[in-house]
Amino acid sequence: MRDVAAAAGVSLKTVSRVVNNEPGVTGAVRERVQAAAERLDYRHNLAASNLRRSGSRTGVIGVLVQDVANSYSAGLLRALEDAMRVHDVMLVAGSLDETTARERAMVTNLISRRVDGLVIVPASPRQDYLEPEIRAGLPIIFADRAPRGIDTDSVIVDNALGAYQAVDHLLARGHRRIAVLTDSASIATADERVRGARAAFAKHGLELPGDLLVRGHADQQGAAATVHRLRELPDPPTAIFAGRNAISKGTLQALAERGERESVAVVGFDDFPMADLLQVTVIRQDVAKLGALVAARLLERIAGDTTPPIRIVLPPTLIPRGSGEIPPPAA
Amino acid sequence: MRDVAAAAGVSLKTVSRVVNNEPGVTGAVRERVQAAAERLDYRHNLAASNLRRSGSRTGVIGVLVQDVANSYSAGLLRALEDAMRVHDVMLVAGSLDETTARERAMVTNLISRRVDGLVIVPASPRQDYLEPEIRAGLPIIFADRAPRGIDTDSVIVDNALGAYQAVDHLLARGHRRIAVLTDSASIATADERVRGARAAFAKHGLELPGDLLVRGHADQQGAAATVHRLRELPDPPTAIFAGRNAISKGTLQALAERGERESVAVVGFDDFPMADLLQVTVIRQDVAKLGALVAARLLERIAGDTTPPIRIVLPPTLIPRGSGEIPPPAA
DNA sequence: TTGAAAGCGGTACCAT
DNA sequence: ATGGTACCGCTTTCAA
Repeated sequence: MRDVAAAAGVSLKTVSRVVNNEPGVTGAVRERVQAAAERLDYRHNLAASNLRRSGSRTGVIGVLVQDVANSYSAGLLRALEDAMRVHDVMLVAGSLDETTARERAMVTNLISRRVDGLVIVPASPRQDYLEPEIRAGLPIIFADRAPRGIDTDSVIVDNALGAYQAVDHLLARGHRRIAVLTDSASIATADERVRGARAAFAKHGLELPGDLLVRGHADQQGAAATVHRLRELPDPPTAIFAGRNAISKGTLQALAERGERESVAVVGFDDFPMADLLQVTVIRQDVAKLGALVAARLLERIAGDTTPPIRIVLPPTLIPRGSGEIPPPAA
Repeated sequence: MRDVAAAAGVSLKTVSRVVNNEPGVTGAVRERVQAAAERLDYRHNLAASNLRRSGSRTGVIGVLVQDVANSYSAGLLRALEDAMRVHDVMLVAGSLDETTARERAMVTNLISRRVDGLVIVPASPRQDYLEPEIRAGLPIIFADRAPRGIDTDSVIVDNALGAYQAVDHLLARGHRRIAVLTDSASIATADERVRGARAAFAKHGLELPGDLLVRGHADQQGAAATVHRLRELPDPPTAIFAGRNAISKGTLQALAERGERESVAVVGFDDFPMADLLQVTVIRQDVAKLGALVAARLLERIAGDTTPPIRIVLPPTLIPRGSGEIPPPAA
């Protein structure tokens, strides 16, 4: 910038004015500066610029999701991007893979980068470590999962309700041997889904069969293995509630391998690509809406809103597509 | 930082040493400084830090893809993230949606943020506007699509070969009325795929039926509409080569609606989630490998490598899953 | 309308 | 082992 000033024969400040499109510069001078900048391949340095600027914003927010390659996370990312773009805010994204350490590390990193805000789909059991940041006024919104140990804005999905809907849907069609497959019990969301499933059984005066509740599925392969095992039981499940994206896929894979796609009912939590073509009944969370709400709240916070934290809970929807409407085999 | 220094009763420089884990500080002093930093909720400012640092790196790279919500883009993003994480580099990601303007805007923005490097899946027809940056030594790697009007590192997929494989696969099974559906002709990749398709016909001494080559599909719905239209022709296609992810989906959707999933052959370019369960034959690009190669090259460049640009071309693979092996109806 | 000087949060260099 | 001071690239404040 100094070079540009010298080349244009003006002061530093004038160049700064031109670069930032500030008033107070004659047309002629402005053009001379722009020409010099062009000639010297000058590139404005935003970091330095923000350093001195008063209520400076970096124009970047941090977004920590489970896995950017997962369709749900990717959809959330995209919704956030679209909402933030109109405000000229970019996203730095990170995949947590359900690891607490990574969440902590990335949050620390993002904070040292002075992001304008944080969107977190938490992987850690508690987030009280964020207390100082909140107090310092850093806008943080939790998405998809509620924060623990701290009071912050959050936009989440009613997991228990979704699971309730799914299992109730199956019970209403006569199923009793319903398997419930979820991910690691350390993930709060999984617990809520189990709770919802139990509630559905309770409503019908029944209980979730203990041998059919299997937790701790890390990936598609694990879920597939479980389905194979359960279907070999003397009294196998006639329906399966898959508590997550990847688990649904593993379930379908296993059933396809066994040639049981048409005979075993399946309802999955989370919609996923091609689920419609595969005729899979799912509990859909409206990611676009979730993202939009998160972005809106974040923008308000960034704009200076200091009202008490808000919790928004979105109801999921059951989308019947066939797999969840398969009746139990005639007794 | 000044406050921390005051609180700990040491100089600024000493605090700096402690924060950066530099040697030359006694254990006692170090602890005193850390305690003060903790107490004051001190947060290191990376932007300011990098300002003075010599060969400073920001630890951020920009990644511009088509659409972060698209499984292919998301997979690339994830592969890059994994490779860069071990070097403590974060990703700021953006979706271009095939718009030239957005590409330019985001590149400009990222440069003013002084990213350490750029990974671009170009949406613009030419990228010579990047010439000054390249000259200035900014590492830029093109992924998936070759750069135009500029000589830079690139890791791309052999699109013509993939299309050739797909169409040859169908021709070998007796199909002659093969529809070729691609996206906008302004996208170089699409052209190459058409070229590959023509080459396959040529090999068999045939020509691609002009009425069955349909370009310009923007999304799944458009592709579905085209399939419906083509199948209503007096001499409809017996096989379809879908030139992209979304087009494959639209094709499957339309065929499913028509109850023709079992009778019309389909080969798609790009693998996609659940394609295996849907038994769709595809031309697979190894995104993980692509991402790993891109990351490796980028890291070399960031480390100071100034050798001439490298072009890597990955061969895609045909994955037969059923849909591409459907024979034409007996004449 | 334009410029000079101070300072943002930190690091480099050289003393002490 | 620690501190002083210049300085990174730019904006702010205030004077010209």
